[in-house]
Amino acid sequence: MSLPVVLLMGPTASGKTDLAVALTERLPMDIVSVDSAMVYRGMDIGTAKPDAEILARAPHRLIDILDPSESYSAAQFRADALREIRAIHAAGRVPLLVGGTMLYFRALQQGLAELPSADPATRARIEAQAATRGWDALHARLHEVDPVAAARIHPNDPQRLQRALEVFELTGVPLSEFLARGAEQAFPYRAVELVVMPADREVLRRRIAERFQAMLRAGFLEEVERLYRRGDLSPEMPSIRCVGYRQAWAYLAGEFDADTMVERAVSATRQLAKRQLTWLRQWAEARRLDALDPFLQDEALKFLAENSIK
RNA sequence: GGCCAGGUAGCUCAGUUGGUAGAGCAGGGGACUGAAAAUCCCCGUGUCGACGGUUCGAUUCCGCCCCUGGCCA
Repeated sequence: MSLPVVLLMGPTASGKTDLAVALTERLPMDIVSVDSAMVYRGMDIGTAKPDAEILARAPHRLIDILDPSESYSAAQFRADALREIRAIHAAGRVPLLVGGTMLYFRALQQGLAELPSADPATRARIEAQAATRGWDALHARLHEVDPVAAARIHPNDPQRLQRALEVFELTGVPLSEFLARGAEQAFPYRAVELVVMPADREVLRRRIAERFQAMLRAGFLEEVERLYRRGDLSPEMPSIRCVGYRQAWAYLAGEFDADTMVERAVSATRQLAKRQLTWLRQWAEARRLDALDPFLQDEALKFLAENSIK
């Protein structure tokens, strides 16, 4: 029987962190964060990162590992997470992976093709071409070198278009060819999957709005202002594109007023939750728990016990 | 009280020289392989403020009323 890894997934504002912390207090588990925003240092309030007191009680691995000027990736996450999982198992404990970045969960469980990593110079060159000739022309070019990828990637999707062209330019091999070879590495563990979310979507929407107000009271704008004042960060970076930070950044840049900022930040968060819910439907076999269930912890513990984690 | 401008989708508005209307945003569904809290695709029936009139037909023209701004008293 392979070693267990517990996966705790859920949309933003569903109460994943609280549940995870509570579970580590009752079981020999260590938390690994699965969150593309919490990796950034200095981005605490807006990412709903647990505070210092909670982190002291329940350490989270893979948070605060990058400066906001850096970027992360699904592949990097997979490597980091596998390393942390091994370390936790070696200590005789059970890894508890908690988060809402669904691509990371999937990359971890299903593996990734052996693609080249991002290359800033190539990306810059492709972007320059797009600026002069337009993305349509680049889509046409992709169609020549990789018709399979071109058929799948919409001409209006610059991010994926750029990536597909980048892979080809770097290797001379079409992206679709790499993908067809498949992901060789399997997930050598027994996945115990849990999904937490409010059963009622409206509840989630309300929690998102309330939580953003709480973030503002906790000094979210001051946090973004500190990043803004550094001078070396820009709205194109993955860190500043994060929900809430992007809108607060635009507000600080004078693009719209405070009310508009709040409204847009809340909407962006709801849209994020919607996309997360779309992903979550793929984990049909995962055990679903209602975030509002007063016996949530007991339900989770019971489920884990059923899977011989106690 | 008078004059002017408006009252059209949850919001902001466009439009119909009379044949019952469409954008953006919001919202919903979906996709997703090194940026993923990203990026992208699909989805628009609503007493066109109310009531009358003219008309084969009115959201559109006319009358009257109501409401909201602004200006003048």
